[in-house]
Amino acid sequence: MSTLAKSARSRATGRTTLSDVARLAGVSPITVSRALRGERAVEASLVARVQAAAQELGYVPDPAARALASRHSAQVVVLVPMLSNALFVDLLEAVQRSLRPAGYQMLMGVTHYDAGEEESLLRELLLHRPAGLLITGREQNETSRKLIAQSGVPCVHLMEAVQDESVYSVGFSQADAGAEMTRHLLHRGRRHIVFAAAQLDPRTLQRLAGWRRELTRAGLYQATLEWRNPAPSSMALGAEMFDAILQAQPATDAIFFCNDDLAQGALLAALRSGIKVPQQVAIAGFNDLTGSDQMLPALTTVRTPRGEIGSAAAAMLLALINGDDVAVPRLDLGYQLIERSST
Amino acid sequence: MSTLAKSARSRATGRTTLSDVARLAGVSPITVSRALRGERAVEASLVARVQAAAQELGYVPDPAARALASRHSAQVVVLVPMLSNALFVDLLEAVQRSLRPAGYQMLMGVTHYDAGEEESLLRELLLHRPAGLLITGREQNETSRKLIAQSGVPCVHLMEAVQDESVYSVGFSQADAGAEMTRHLLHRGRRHIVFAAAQLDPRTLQRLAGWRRELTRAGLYQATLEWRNPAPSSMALGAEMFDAILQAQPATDAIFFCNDDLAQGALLAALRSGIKVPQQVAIAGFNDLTGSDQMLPALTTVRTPRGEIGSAAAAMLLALINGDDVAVPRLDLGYQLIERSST
DNA sequence: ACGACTACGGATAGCGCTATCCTACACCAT
DNA sequence: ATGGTGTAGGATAGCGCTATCCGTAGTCGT
Repeated sequence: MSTLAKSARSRATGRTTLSDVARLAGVSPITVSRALRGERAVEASLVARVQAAAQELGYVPDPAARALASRHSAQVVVLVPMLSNALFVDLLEAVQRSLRPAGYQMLMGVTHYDAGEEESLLRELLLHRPAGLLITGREQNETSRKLIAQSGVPCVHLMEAVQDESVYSVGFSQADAGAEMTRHLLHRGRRHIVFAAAQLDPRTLQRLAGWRRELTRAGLYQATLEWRNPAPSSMALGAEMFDAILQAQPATDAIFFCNDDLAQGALLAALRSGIKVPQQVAIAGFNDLTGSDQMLPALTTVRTPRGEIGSAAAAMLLALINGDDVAVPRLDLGYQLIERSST
Repeated sequence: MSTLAKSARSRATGRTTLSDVARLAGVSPITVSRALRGERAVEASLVARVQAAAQELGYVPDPAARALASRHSAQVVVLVPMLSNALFVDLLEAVQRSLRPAGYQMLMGVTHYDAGEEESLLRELLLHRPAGLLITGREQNETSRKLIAQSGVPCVHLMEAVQDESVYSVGFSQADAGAEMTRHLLHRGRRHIVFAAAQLDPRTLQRLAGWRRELTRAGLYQATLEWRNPAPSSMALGAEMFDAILQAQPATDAIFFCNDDLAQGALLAALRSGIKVPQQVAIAGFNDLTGSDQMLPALTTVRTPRGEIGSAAAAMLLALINGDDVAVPRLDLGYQLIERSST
């Protein structure tokens, strides 16, 4: 096919191609490609001419062709456990906000806290030859880990400070945060501190471990203080657990809920049944979700820097993609105890 | 390059290609392509042989190559205004759940209620040659509309029953829903009914229009009853607006908030200042978000079928993509008044 | 002065698929 | 027989880019 015919074709499909730009700029297509990507050295005057031509024609590269030729797309796979938890939505928002200006799209996958589903999502999404992987939590099975390793795609884990030094991660110590809240409750003179958990994902269990560590140290730990419920956390469940706990163990003087939505539900349940918080029982939550400061009484909680974690993880991933050195594979962004009136 | 060398190549890159399958099945690559896609007629015995070969080699087609050759990817662009509103997250979840089993990925874009940002997202995401478009709301400018039309990509609008018959939509009448809640408040004997709105997106304004229609009909409308705040809605803002409204207009006996998070914040503000709900002032919300049934008193609201809307819109889009006839371009899924104790 | 090296533009050959055209053959009606 | 029609497999030619190799000039060290 002649060059002229080719040009007609690309005009017909409504898409401007590299060759169109090349023709207008009077250079070869490969030079346009290099000039536009900043790849290799191209003489400054040529770069300017190419850019002008691209501008004039409104040229935008085709992602599919790019992905096929270069074996890498401009998409980043982001895996989260669940969308009904505001925590992960905040994370997504932050990630999205960092990735887009850098020219990357987000390919979202929801694992529903299920290792099998995570594996099938990975299998499916890795086909898109993503530039990078952002994964919340590490509940994967061995196969998932292998899939990631074999793919060679850079990967950053979120929300945990992963011990393994060969893994990039941005987060904080869930266990330390759980311990700190527990110390706070002990400081307030509480002696019968229940830990109420739902969902039971690894991060929740780490918080629980932190709580147990502190209670054990204080000589106050008993197995009966652990209330675990595998159901997804929600305000309704929090209310239910609150009632159940107080009925079963009336001596309880503090409940540390593994998530704010549970704690918010508990505060409302307390209001309904006229139980004084914090006088009779202190209530604490985790994550400082929207509305926790509005509750009556306002909820004591741990603020987790999820926005910052999302941004930092995206930045770290972009660095890995660009082949830049990432000095610290594990970034600990800490957390903050927010003391409000519920304790 | 010889066929043999080619095979070695594809084995080297770790990716099984069509040709590998074709070789094993003893047919040409194009036959494999057709057999696997169910495109055109391929003899049953060949299909079986091809499928067996594909299975054995673990062949999965490359989306980038497919998109490049066929000019259509298996991605669906989904545009939502904002992630901090649980409404849209529920929508995303439902859409995702319908799209994935059909083999489509979601490409999410967040417009932040901004027509300009919507336009730039469309421009960017349409480059991926999506199979379809799902768009929440219709705040786009003329350019966006043209981009969609010119792209030729099937498009379904969500959350509104769009009047325009040339546009596919799944939703309900926001105005009718606003009117129904207003009638409910009138029935309850309320005479000074404030409408408190935030964000002021088109759907909020339609609810407001419904409220105004009913109040006007009842001869109770006054401009001072409209409280508009362009800030994003949140529990904190709801509390703030509640206090401001009651201070400015102490005779207010009902407030219809345009969203549940505002109403939840108002209920908590009422608790804090000891204002009796619904005795002194009734409070109503919209959307029936999580926790509204947990509030004290439980919140009267309008349940919007966002899950169903997401699923139905995805189904409609898939039909459009497949070229099936879509009998009704506008699907009205209705809404449900949920009467609880706050009114 | 000479090879070695770097800088930079271009030609070539795919990336892994599918659209399109072509051909072979069976089957039917006239 | 003749031709028309339908069915099904294959060859060919890209989709719109980039990786890779090549070649020409200019630059540098010894």
